[in-house]
Amino acid sequence: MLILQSPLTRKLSAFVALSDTDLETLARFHRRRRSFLAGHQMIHEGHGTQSAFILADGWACSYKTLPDGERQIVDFQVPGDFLGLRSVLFRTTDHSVEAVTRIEASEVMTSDILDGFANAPRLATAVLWAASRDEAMVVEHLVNLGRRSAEERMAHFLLELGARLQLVGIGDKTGFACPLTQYHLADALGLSAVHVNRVLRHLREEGLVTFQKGRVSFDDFAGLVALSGFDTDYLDQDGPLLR
Amino acid sequence: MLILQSPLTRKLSAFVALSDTDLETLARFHRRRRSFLAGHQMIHEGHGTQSAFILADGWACSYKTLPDGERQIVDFQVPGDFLGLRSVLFRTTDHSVEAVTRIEASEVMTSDILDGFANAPRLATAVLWAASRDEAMVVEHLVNLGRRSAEERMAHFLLELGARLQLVGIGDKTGFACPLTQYHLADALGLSAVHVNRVLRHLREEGLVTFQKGRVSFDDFAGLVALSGFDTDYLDQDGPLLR
DNA sequence: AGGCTGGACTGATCCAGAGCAGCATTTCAC
DNA sequence: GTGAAATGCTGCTCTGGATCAGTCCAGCCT
Repeated sequence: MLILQSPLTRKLSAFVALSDTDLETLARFHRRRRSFLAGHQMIHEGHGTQSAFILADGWACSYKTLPDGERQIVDFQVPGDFLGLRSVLFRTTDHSVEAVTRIEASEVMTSDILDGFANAPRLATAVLWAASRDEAMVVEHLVNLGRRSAEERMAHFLLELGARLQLVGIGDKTGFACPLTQYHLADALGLSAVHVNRVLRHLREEGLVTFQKGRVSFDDFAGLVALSGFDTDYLDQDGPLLR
Repeated sequence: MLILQSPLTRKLSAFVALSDTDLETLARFHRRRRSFLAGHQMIHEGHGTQSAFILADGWACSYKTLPDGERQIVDFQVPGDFLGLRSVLFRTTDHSVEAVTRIEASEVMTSDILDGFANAPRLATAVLWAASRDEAMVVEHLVNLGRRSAEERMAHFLLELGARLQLVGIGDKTGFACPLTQYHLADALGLSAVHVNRVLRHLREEGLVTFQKGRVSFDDFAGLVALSGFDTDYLDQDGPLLR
């Protein structure tokens, strides 16, 4: 065992059996450790970057800003997730990333990634798989915004977060610690903060979920799944076919 | 000149200078020509597939279906676009694809793609670039649903379609031929068909766009851009950095 | 020619969710 | 410890867009 298992290693290992070479290469991605204060804007929309980050601890969110100042959060990143992987391969980013809490992350340079992929092809497919999973999540968020009511949206969102966190060993069936404010939820779900509050209260009163004091508790997991039509298929896709 | 320039070639060439080898490999992708009737479901959510398609003529749409039967259209595909590229690399698809009109397409097998990428690396990056652009469009649709009003959404959507079609030589600044029904628009924009109709009428009365008889005419292009906050950045990103 | 179908269009009604304004509580800076 | 921000919570009003329940028109088929 080279290093203490990182959340990313844990996540990838759940889907692809990584060889020792893969694990060593992955460990090399974790050399430059950096930390950021809560609220720090890590990636700027429209700017070019030469590095991506692997989130080790803390939460971030990626979002786009509209001319009128409003923002739409596209996704949250939790430990084990990549930040700005796509912006490394392309010259400019189409979205920004901001630290929600204080963050510990590993900075990975473009060259590290390309070299790493060259000598650890299995790792490359694993990372591609993770990227594809992120994309599937964005599509699911699109469906969420387009076709579900505020309560269904919220339920679906919390269940998805729960499933993602469980994979990296944070939280379990009963719930998880969650540093998001109701403003974050509003920006992600396309609702007003006031309405988020009401929806949360209603779900709590119905005995479905409780989101208070930085903790989400699933009071009636099956009920939530039924309400939101949550289906983990898009999260649990089989690993890549690519040899 | 090997073959008549396909829409895909045209699109990729606008961003990456393709070599003769690239062009030959690309031409080999076009060997199996197939056609489908309007309304045919080409890719089924949850099923595995061993082939993708390159759209040569006609329109398609990719969508997800909810338990209650409603659907959310994620994106439309126009000539030059790939269908199901991701489902080739991964075992199952998370969405379905349906032909909107009668379609002419080239079927590409997984092996063709992988072999092709191996001996034409520049082509590989070009295709990756196209895939990344598709992803950026999905993100933009997310913002559209989450933060824009019905009219802004419609304006933004029509402008995006116009820009995409222009790139493959269909339509120009003044407008384009569009086979979509108002039901398609409703399913894509998260609105009811009735409301789509009202929004279109209003935009027409304001002298902004006219969508009638299968044709979209931009009556006041600048006005539409201003209304929707349309910014082509996410469509015009520079080509890939990957060598 | 008559009947049928699919899409465009309209008006009336209803409700989910926005916006605003105000208050309570916690957290933090100094 | 005290004032100032954040953050959470609530009641009220108002509106954007959904839903229902149709009409109208242009191809189709037979």
